[in-house]
Amino acid sequence: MLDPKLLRESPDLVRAAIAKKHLDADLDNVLALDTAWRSLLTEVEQLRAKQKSANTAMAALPKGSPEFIAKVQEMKAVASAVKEKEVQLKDTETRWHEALLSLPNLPHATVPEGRTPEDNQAIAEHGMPFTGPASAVPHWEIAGFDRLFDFPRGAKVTGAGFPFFIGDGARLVRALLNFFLTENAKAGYTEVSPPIFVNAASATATGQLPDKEGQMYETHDKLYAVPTAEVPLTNFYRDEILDEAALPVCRCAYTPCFRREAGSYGKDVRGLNRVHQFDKVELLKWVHPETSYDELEKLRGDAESLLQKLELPYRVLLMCGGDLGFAQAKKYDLEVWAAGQKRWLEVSSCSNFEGFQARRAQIRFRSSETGKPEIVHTLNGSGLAVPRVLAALLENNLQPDGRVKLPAALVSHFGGEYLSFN
RNA sequence: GGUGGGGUGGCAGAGUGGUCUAUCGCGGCGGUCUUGAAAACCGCUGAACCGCAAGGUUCCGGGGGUUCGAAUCCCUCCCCCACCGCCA
Repeated sequence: MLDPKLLRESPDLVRAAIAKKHLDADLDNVLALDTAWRSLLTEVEQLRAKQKSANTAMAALPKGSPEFIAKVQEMKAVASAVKEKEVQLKDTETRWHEALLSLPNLPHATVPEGRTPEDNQAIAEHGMPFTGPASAVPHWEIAGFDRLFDFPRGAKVTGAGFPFFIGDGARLVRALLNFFLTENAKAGYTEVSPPIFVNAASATATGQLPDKEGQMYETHDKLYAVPTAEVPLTNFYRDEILDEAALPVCRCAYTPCFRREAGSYGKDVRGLNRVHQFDKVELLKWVHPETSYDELEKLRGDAESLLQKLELPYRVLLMCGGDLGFAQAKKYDLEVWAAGQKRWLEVSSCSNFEGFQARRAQIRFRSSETGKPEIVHTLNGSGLAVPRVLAALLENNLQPDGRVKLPAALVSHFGGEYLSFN
């Protein structure tokens, strides 16, 4: 959510910023509702003040006296006026709030102009050009792939996009998660194991609701299976005021992630590229607003170091305004090179949300300067998503003997140097 | 799932229809005293919104209702605790 005061005082600035994201936003509607709300609020408050002073006077009068009875009669009109205005106020407030929730976050000044993914800026590359095995094939074409990654049986048991991981496949998933969590702990992130279902209030705070409920799995009890650990992690401090001295708070969490991915199709969804349930470790920070862009660079560095230790070639994209997403102010994507598919796969997305989520979630800190609560900034990034990292490892490291040689960093976690499809 | 007890400011805990502007205490901050500290004493100490300001209004788990007036009465939902049932 945007700061209503910013919107009220600098609507043109907000309008220009939203235009950079190439999103539609009915600012005039929000502003009109804001004005109407404030005027109704004043009316209601004046009527209430009248009630309160009458109340004080009546408390001093004898209960059945003529003066008392006259006062009751007089105040009946005020009471009904209050009731009527309060309904209007509440209604206007609800519509104003909904309209505010529909406004996207504003992009940071350093976000490049652009409309489509082609306009994103590749700002760094590592390990390229990659000279992998000449025989590299897409991972789903590797001999024996189905023995370790069983999609048909997953489809039978649950549905398309819910694969089984078997033997070395399952072991490698566990090794990767263990590697990610261990490295992130070394980098200063406290490990958390959160609930993997969240309520509507939590999904609203991080921006999944309203409007994006179709992308999540919803239970009979109106709980949502988490699309990312970002949701339960961020909501940990919902409606709380933190100690300024405690900032930044850095945490990481492994969860399975559930995405309905309605509308996806084509080559994107082959093999491990895009599934409905996948494992991911998420990095999350609550920071002082003054430091949030420095923290974004550190976050990106932490995610990058994981790829470097895995010896995977990758590039860093700075997302343009049009490809930024609803809630982000600035975002970097990390993409690994998959030598078999000869394409980039996104394995991490590192974003600064500034106060957008924190304002929805009412996560604040007490400023030592003013003594007043202020909104924190939140950042998060994957560190990392398992299936696509796995896909790249399979494609890039396949040996002539049909085994996959694992990077040194994984060997102790995996318990061996090679993954075998037999 | 069943029965019972609860949800009041950072904590604790009064208040059961009208100066509630929510008591008292603890904690915290400041001051007096002190070489310094402790103790004692004094003062201050929740959040949100509207307003240029003066000031005003709201918040006693959430929502709704009754009333001239609700922390207090009614309805409903949520959550917590205890015991029982079930159970990895």
